[in-house]
Amino acid sequence: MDALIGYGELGLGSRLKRVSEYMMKEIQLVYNHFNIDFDPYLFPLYKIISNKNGVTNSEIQNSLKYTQPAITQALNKLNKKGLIDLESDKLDKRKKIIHLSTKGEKTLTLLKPIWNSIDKVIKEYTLEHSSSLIEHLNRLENKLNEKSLSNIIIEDAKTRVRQEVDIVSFDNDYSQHFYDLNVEWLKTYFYVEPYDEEVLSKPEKYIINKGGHIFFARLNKQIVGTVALMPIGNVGEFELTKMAVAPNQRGHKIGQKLMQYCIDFAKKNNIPKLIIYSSRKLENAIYIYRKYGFIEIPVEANCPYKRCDIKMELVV
Amino acid sequence: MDALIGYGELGLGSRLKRVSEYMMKEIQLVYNHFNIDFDPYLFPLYKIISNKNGVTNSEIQNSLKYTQPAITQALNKLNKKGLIDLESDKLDKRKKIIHLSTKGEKTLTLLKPIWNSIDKVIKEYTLEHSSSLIEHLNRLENKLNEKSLSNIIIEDAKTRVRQEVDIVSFDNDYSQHFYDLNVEWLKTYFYVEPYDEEVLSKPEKYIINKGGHIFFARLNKQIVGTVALMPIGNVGEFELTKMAVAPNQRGHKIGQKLMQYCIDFAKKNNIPKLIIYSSRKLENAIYIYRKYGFIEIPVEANCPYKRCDIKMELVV
DNA sequence: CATATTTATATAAGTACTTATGTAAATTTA
DNA sequence: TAAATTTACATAAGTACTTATATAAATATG
Repeated sequence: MDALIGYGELGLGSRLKRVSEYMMKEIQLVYNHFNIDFDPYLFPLYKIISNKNGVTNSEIQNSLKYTQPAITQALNKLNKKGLIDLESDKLDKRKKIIHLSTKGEKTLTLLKPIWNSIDKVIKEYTLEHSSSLIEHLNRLENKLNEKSLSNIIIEDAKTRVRQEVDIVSFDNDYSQHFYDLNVEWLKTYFYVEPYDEEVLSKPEKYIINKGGHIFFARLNKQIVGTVALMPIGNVGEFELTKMAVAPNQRGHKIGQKLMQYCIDFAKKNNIPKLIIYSSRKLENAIYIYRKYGFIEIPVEANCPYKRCDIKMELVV
Repeated sequence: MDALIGYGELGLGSRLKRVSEYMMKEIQLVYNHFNIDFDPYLFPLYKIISNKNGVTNSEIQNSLKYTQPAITQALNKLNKKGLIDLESDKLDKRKKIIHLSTKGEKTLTLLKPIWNSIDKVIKEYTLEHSSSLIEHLNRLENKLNEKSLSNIIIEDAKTRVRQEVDIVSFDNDYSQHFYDLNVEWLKTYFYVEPYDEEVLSKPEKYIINKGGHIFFARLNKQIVGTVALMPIGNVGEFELTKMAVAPNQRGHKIGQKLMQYCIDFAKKNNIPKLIIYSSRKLENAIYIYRKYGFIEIPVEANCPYKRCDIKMELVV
């Protein structure tokens, strides 16, 4: 059936190519899954740029042993994606010095945990004794056929990110993130009402100063999610609201981590009841709320949000 | 220096690609060296076509697991090179049945010993114990850096071909080969004189029937070289002439094998002296003649060939 | 110091694939 | 048995490289 395997060492070149292409394609799926605009073939280049502080085309050439046009073209790609900045050398005007851009640094923090997962998973697949290269490739291809590399890497990356996420309290430095994360979310699922705009742009005034709390999920110093607890009508009760997770970090259960943090916070601070106003449209979210013990209760007539058609509570 | 090696399992995809590309390029050099119009990437396809008797595009797809356009394009390439014949299926007019052409079969006999050498050499490089795929690749790349794969394969293929070549006597079936091999050679180095044309097209009349001998070097049933012994003036003496080797088999020392055969033949048949008329232009040939014991003697005024400017003899 | 050579990067075109789509023949289904 | 679907192959365009060549700046050479 699989002719290449039958050709043994003679077909080694084609074999290596096939395995390589399979791996590259699977890793592309991983990047796609986490909404990271990156290509596997750019990895060696990107790693060099991020390791050294300012590097030139020809230095990369020497490290990677690709041809010069290959490097130039890959750099063009990175530039198009906005991941690098090119600045021409003051002393030698032929040279262009390459740095990661701000976006590039940001992307790097997204890539790092994924790279760790790739390394770990591929080690699991390939750290094995064998008596010839072909034998090794046979075993590897068998394993790859059993279960897709991408799914396993994705699973690993998710738990890795989950572990690396920590929760921090409100700080004025983070207020822009609070706005951005929530507005992004609102724009995707509903639209931004004038009242949202007002509250989100002045969280200190509308939430903190009224006795509320805002928490942020942080991954490698990057803010990737947020949630707020706002005191409401009945004394002691809080509304759990303004929860949002960055699009390229969804799927890492960061929302659930924020939720758990709020519940723990409520227990510690003797908050008797948490309330959530939501929309039935958000099935996945409702599912999570129930999972954490929230139960549905009737929505009052004068619900604070137009988009709200469900109210839930958790007796802490 | 070599960044990819430093990345370990994380750079495995790029690593595999690099090794694959290196091997393909080296194997291309081997084909080029033997003047075989063939590309390494065509190997899996070609092997399938030559193994099965009549195969279709989609059957190849299933065996190789490339995409259909990849197969179609590779088949077009083989067709352009004249290595395959396409014939449309009588029962299912959508199908095209693929066979090796006559030229394709001929090329296959040239390829087979090379494939054997590739298999052997790559086995030598890769049949080795190691505890991970990366370790295998590190060792392989170290070895590849030490000495080029292509040269080793070429050396192995040469001795392989030499061993597989046998010498056979004249047969009328081979007279066309006698003509083709010699004319090709003459056209390359000199030009075909009318007398050459006459003798080469009627070897039986001009050589065999005059008490001469013609020998052929045969590789896998394919005639790849020839030489003649013609009786000349002094009784018992023979001229060693009409030696030619197929262009894509040069470098295998087939000429030397023919030479040795002639000398052995002379000894066995009590031929006292062999004469060679040649041209100083053919330095390599002269070198070989000396190596086999021929010594230079004065050229007579009425030399039989215009191109002749050196005469050599071997006292058997 | 002008000229030749080398170095750093860019551009162009070719290659061996890919994905997306087209077309014609065969097969299934209504 | 006509219409819909599937199969077999072809064509087009894109991609990540390659080789070949161009261009401009820096350096070596006479």
